[in-house]
Amino acid sequence: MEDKLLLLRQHFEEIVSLTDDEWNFIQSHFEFKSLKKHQFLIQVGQPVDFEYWIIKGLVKAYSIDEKGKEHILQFAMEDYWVSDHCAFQHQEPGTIFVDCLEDSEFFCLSLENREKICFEVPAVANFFRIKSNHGYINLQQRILSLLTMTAESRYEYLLNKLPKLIQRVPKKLIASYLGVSRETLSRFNS
Amino acid sequence: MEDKLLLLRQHFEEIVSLTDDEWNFIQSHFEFKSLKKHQFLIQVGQPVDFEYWIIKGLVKAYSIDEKGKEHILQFAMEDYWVSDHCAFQHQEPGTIFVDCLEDSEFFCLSLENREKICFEVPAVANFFRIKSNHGYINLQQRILSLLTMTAESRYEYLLNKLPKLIQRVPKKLIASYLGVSRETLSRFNS
DNA sequence: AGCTAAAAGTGACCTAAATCACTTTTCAAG
DNA sequence: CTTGAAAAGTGATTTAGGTCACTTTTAGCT
Repeated sequence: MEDKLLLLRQHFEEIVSLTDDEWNFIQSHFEFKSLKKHQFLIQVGQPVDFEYWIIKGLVKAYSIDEKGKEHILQFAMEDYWVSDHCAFQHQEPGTIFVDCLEDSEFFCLSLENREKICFEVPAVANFFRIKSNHGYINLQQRILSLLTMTAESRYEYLLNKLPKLIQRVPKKLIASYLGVSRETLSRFNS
Repeated sequence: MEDKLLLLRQHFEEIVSLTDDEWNFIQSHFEFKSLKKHQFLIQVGQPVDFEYWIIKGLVKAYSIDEKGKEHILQFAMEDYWVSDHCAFQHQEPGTIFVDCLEDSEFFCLSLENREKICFEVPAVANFFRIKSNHGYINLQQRILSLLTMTAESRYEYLLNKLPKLIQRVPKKLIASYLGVSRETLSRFNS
């Protein structure tokens, strides 16, 4: 477990510096969790008690529409944060599903603990501020890609941006992430 | 100007509490700017020196594709923040345009000043952290709406969510925001 | 190795929305 | 009040991508 916590510390210290005391205080606010492939981290209608930092593994966050079709909001792997941020923030029942595409391990942070360490250790507030800002920028780019690009060029773009991801994820899920049918995606590329 | 700064202080204090000393320090890091309708706040290729908090007015943030078509990333009005966050964060030339749909006034915050007040006054770090998190959640919902909803239901959704905005903005810009052609939008609703 | 199920590919057909061309309406500026 | 430009509406046509149905390939699992 020490080695895993060290990874998390390194993740924080890529953005902000921490003293050992600060780190000891911070790490005591995380819980460990481990799930097998196909198990759920978050489910629609269930409480969303945590934000999760992924130690290892791969998950998909998605919603299911009236027709039962799955729409992928996010893939998240090692070193990523994932949650149903909306439900988590407002402490409401989950609005999306998050499940494991591979066996995965997480450090879990509750809302109460997050606010506690943010107001106790300013560096943590700055860490999440900067992280959140990066996330915002990424989502803006995804929106622009949905507005401006054809399905095919969104696929090419993703192939360039996250080649590793594509190898770990079935193409039908990539299709769903891109907002395109599996059949159409299969006719691209070549 | 005092009254305008008071509005900004209220905007901060909706999220975090500030002492008068803290506020005086914070406010000294903002600049005032005023633009007429049709003037640019940010242009592609130009430096993006600031993030802007809108005192009054309305702007659109958009990119232009190879065919000269405009794609609207965001509308922003009173009490909103706007910038080319990506270019601003990395201090690179602008990647989008932002221009005024109405005469507008702004408080401008440079990257250097933002980081200064964030690391000097922890409440500010928490303010931006929480704001940024809200922004992230909004963008996630917009992505989900682009993935799961038809153009028509996105329009209805927007009509409900921001009825005020629709009255201030030509429908062809709403169409561009929704990722639909102006002609198609015109055939909805009725 | 053999078997099942999921994933991927492919053809035929369909449809939502884009595009193009033109008309009508609205609005701001002299 | 008039006028020119921008915005909005509308019909005809095209097209990107969806859907359906089926086959082939790949990957887990006893």
